[in-house]
Amino acid sequence: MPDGAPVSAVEETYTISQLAEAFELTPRTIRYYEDEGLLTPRREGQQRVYTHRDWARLKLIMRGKRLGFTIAGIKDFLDLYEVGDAQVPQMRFLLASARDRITTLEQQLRDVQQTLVDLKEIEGLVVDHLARRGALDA
Amino acid sequence: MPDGAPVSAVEETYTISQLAEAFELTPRTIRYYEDEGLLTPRREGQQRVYTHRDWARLKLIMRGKRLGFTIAGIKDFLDLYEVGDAQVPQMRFLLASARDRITTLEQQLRDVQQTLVDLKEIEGLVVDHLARRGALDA
DNA sequence: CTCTGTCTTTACGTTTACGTAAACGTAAGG
DNA sequence: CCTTACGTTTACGTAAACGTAAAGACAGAG
Repeated sequence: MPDGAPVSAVEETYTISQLAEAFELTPRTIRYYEDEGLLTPRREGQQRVYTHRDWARLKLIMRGKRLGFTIAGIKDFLDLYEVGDAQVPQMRFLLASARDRITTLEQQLRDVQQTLVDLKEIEGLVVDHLARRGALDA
Repeated sequence: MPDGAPVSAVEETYTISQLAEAFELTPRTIRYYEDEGLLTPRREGQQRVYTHRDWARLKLIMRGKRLGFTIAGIKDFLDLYEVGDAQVPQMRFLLASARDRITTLEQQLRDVQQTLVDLKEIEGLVVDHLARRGALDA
């Protein structure tokens, strides 16, 4: 179960169901991500062959999903990681996208922190309330 | 534009379109939230009358949406804020819900922070790249 | 060769979170 | 009284993100 870079010289590959199991997705979902342009596995015959690069992309996809991004939003986001071979106008665009995304993430950071404060206060209240009734066991 | 507690003794109220404009939603959306049990305005004739309590709930709803929660998830979340009049079994349940939510929020916090690190690094790379080409203006 | 397992494509179904249109009630203004 | 503005309900429409058959390709085991 590789989580980082590949170890051997022979490029390690995965089938669709291996990826599916590793990320707790269905093959259907992974094909859907391909339809939406998030993944572009090469083919061997008609079968899809995934590499560690797809593995890394899927990790980013899952993170994006946990953050509530849409699939289209995640696609734009993935493009930011592929900035190496871009021309200047494209780079300007990517820069603007990255900065927009940073702005919303900073808002989201504040939201998460405030919600955590709220919930922990509520947790304290409830624990306290249950304690006063001697009902804090189990 | 009240943002905190009401000032006068006479309970300040709002129409549906006032709320809609304040939160940049449509009346349709606000009625939908009512259908889903997130809001329960009182009626005057057949018209809905909203108070500062609904205002506060809407603020929580919007925050939940920015965090990518589903409407059902936000409903459960709102219930946590109404913990005052609960019985012991219900309290146990709410406590468990709160703790679950805290767990996922802490994951989300890590995700946001990591993504911000990534994006700021990308931003740096792009800025650098544009600078080397003397293409950093405008 | 047949069976089994895993892959493939095609395509219709489903849920969520609203949008949109139709048709009507009601109070205020001219 | 008529219009305008804002509210109401009912109900069908829609985009996103998959789920779920259906039907076939293909490799290896027996």
